[in-house]
Amino acid sequence: MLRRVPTRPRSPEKPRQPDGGRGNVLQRIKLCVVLTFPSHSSGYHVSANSTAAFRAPAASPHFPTLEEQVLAFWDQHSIYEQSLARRANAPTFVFYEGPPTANGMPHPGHCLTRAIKDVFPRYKTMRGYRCERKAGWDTHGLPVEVEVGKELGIHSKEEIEAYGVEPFIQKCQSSVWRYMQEWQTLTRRLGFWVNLEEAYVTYHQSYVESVWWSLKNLFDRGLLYQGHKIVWWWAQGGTALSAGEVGQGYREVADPSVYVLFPLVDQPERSLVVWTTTPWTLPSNMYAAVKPDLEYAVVKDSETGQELVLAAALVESLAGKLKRELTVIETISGESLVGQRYQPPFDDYHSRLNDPTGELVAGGEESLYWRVVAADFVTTDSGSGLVHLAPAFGEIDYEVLVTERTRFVDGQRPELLCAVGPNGKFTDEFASMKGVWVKEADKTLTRTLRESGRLLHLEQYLHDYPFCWRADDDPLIQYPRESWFIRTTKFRDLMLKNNSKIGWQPEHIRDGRFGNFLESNVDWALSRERYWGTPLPIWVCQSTGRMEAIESYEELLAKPGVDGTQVWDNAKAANPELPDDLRVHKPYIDSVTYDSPFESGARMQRVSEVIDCWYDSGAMPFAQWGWPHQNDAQFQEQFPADFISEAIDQTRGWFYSQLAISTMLFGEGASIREAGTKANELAPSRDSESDYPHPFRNCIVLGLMLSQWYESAGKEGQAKTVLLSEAEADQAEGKFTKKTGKMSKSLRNYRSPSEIFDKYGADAMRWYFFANQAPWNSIIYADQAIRDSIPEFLLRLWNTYSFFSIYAEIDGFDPTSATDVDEQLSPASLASAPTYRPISERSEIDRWIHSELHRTLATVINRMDAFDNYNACQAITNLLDGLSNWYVRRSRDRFWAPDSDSPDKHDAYWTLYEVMLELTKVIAPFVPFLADTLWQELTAPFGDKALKSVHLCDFPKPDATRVDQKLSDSMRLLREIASMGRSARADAKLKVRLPLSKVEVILTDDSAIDWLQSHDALVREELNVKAVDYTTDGGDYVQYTIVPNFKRLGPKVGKNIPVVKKMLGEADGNQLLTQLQTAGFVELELPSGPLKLDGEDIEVRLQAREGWAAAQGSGCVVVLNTEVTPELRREGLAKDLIRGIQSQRKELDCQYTDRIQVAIETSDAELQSAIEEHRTMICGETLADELVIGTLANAQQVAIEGGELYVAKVSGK
RNA sequence: GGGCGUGUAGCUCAGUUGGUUAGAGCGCGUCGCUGAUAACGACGAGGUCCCAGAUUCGAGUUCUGGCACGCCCA
Repeated sequence: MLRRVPTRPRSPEKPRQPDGGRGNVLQRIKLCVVLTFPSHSSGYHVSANSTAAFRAPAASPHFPTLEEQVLAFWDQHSIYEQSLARRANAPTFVFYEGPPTANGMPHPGHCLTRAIKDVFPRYKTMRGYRCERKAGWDTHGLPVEVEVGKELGIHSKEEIEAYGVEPFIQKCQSSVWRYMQEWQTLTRRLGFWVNLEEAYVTYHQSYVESVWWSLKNLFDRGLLYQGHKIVWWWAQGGTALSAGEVGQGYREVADPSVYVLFPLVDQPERSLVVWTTTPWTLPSNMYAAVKPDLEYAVVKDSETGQELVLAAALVESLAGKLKRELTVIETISGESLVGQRYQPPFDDYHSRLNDPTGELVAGGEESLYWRVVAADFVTTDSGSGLVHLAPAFGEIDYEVLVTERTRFVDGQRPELLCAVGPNGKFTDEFASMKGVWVKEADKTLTRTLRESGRLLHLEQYLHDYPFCWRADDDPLIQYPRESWFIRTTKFRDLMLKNNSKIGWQPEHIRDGRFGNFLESNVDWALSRERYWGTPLPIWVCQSTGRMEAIESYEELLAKPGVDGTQVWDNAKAANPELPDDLRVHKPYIDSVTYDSPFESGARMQRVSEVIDCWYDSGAMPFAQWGWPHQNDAQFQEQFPADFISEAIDQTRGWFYSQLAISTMLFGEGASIREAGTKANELAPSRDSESDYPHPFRNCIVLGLMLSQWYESAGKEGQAKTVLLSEAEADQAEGKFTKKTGKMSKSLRNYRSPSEIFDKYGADAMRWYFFANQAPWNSIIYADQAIRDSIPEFLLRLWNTYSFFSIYAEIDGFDPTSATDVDEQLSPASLASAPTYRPISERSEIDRWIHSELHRTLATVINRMDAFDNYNACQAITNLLDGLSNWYVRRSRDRFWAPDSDSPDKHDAYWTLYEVMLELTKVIAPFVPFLADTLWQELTAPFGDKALKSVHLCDFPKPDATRVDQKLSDSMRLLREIASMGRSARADAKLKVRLPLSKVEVILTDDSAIDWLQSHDALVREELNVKAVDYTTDGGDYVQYTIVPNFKRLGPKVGKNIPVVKKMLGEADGNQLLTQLQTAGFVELELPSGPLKLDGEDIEVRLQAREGWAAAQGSGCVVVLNTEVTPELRREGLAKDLIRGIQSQRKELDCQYTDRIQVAIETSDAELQSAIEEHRTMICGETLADELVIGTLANAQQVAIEGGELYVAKVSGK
């Protein structure tokens, strides 16, 4: 369709004050007819006949469409690859990608992490570093198995085995890529530049072998060992459940709560009162725990005469339960109980083991079992203050056993007593109840205890207890499983040391959450009894039980008598599609056996476990390269990382796994090993001190992502209605309340990222993430919030460009007159244009915006180098505000000036052009799409001379010589004066259209007066006044008050500050000021002696006196002369009239060049004379051919102040 | 129960080493501009800086103790 340019040419005969007519402008105007695409298909109007260097863009661009064009452009010209190639020999900035798992849909949280992961590498690349960005995928683990299980409709391990491990893991392998397409789309659309083609994948053979190498390294150093881990166990299903699964299955049940008597061996009349809610664990009792610093009481049971020991604080409550008196006969400390032996509640282990003793490491002997131990976790919140410990069935209990074991010499340590089998039933160890399911044994057990006189009290107890999420009726039990551990506790101090050197954002992570986590480090439980994971590379001699670790498939194949590889070969032959990577996975790897080096004739077979997939991710710094088996150069160069970022939930995940593995393998930690083990030959030895931190130097820890939505009150029984924007909620029926909280798939309380991209674009989302809050705060992902960043930033910037191009088109500004430009159009090279004058020769406002630009550059670089995107963005926003709301606004007249060849006009263009170019480079890492669009627009006149993309440019460098701090300060003052003036007008109800004769500006000192005076045209125009006076002598208008400069005087005067303040406040401010101005100081008589204060010690404040139309700021008071003379009033009336006529023009749909006729019907003499007096101005401004007092036929009539207005288009023109 | 974090305007958030008028954006109100125009600008109202104590001449900021919310771990 054809239509007129919306960015219309100026009306040719419209004179403008104060410099009169601009008829000559007419000749320069091209009335171009433009062709527009239907809306949203493009951001541009295509000029049919324009030969100008710049074209005016559409007023209101559709950013998503522009972004798609930029994406296509990046692809077409391989911009990302070029950006890397340009830095081929540059120093590195190393980025590690924390691998996401592609078998789940990407969600908004990933947009944030990926945006942050993008902005710093882009920034650093522009700053001259080579930043490779290797993508990665986390592919192993239970979530994958669960996903596949769902698909197959199977749950338990038995079902998986029945289905077949081989087809199962094949399905896992392909399932991993299920949402690949979505991930790729999101990554691309967001503008996250990352090398997806060469991504590392945790199931790939090279990756697995790197992990194997590291595990062998640890194994050989004695750091990998087998032990027990107490897990939540589903006895019926024969499997352990992850924390997440357990969390799903809690519900409230009643369990028995029993108080049992443990008679002391040395004082049989005295019994410990021990409390438990799981009677079935009592046969496996090993210890009773007390808190050493707690007070315990020995009480006499009035009924039985027995002496009972329990926490003093709980005597009363127990007496209440027993409904009888307990007389305290002695109080003792918990400490004194420690070591006391008792008779366990059931005799089976006791009689079979014969109450053994063991030799202590510290010398001497002690009973292995059934004695009181000290434990800090004992409380008096409930129970008796004495806790029954059955380490087989509780994690805390088990830790006590581990500690106990360290007290005894090797070979004489207490064993784990466990009378329950993996099926949840009692074993031979507790023969009397063999085969009974433990949860059904409680009744029988308590009866037995009652019969033996050991049961003091029984009651029911309501609490939350976990059940299997797959089988509701099956309660879980805590149960010990054999497991492989990494001795990370040995590296605790080194990990802390390493951690202390990491640049955490926010800092509190170091000593807070992460530091605390390291402090309480426990050995890493590495193994998983599952199927789809990195197989634990340990082979066991079937005869001797001795083991060795393998670091690669090749090493395995080279073993003597190797057998079993045909299982893989057959599978591959049967199905050539199978990825070779599967051969290092279950079940194929399990079938590979070889001759034992430990005993002739024996065979070596792999242990059955796979490993925790967190280990996979933590091995990424070297495993992504397949190191050490290959790519040594890449690894050495790309280690450690300069920057990583993930959300806070990775504290115990990727942050820890990386730090732990790196600390153990590299640097100082590499030499640590158990006595009698092999040295670590493979790991590169790095200098211990200088190499911390590794494997990452800086880490931004992102906050949680929340959503905000509108929810209907929802009547009972009805589903809640969820709406995502305020507008929708306003329109909908019923009452909606605003909610902020976690994103929930079932509630659908957030928009999918693709919707956001389509509606507002990736830049809007990115800028919102970067510029609205420090990244570690929780970030609200809401439609409205993201949309807001468009007018706040993107559109503002666009409008500034739009302004520039409109004028550039009209004036034919052509930057290619700079013939010696470099490819980045750097400021220095623009100077080759004949019309480009040195900045120092340009007007104040040009120098000012340059100064602001370079101040901003310094800030942005400073902040970004500190990984502080938030404040960097704040600085950019400020600059844009200055550019758009001051520079452009105040320079309009210069762009509009009739002489298109005047140096001042050239200055204006070159200044705006240069600032736009530099600003475009600055925003490139943050909003890469808009930046590239602008870059291409701004550089279009240069064609191939300029770089194709802004992302190939260098980040601008601040030039200190262009920063004029004084000018920046003065301009701030000037803007404040203008603002004060407007405020005073508003207060006095004197609208800006009414000219005033004068304003007086009273300042505290005269330092800025000269400068201000030379710029008073600016103020005059802003405030529509005829004159501005500057003075420090406020006279009648102002009350001066003097306050101490606290920061300076505080340390000097100390306690006397209030006195000084009071004296200064009570003295006559005007007089003090005079004294200060004449003598250079003021003197106060303090009680402690005289005190001389100079100008620096005190601060002069101004207070406008009552009765003046005045407004005050921090350093100035602006007073209006409110006298309105008849002349001024008439000028005001004329301006009002112009405003009225212009509105009517708009009403009439006038083009800017349309001529009109105007008539005013009024009996107001003043208005009539105003019209006569300002006729020329009125007609000029409004393009009126005719202006009469009277009426006009066929014209709209509207009421104006003092009469009626008629406006009609002049036809035929 | 433990650890960590957060609490500042109606909303979303800034606030550097303690310094005396606590800021921004949005929203709201008033006004302006009408040659950046389905834009834009100005001005304004709006605060017990969660509470209580302590340190200090001075606390949104430091310390102690609460309260509320969130996350992680038990």
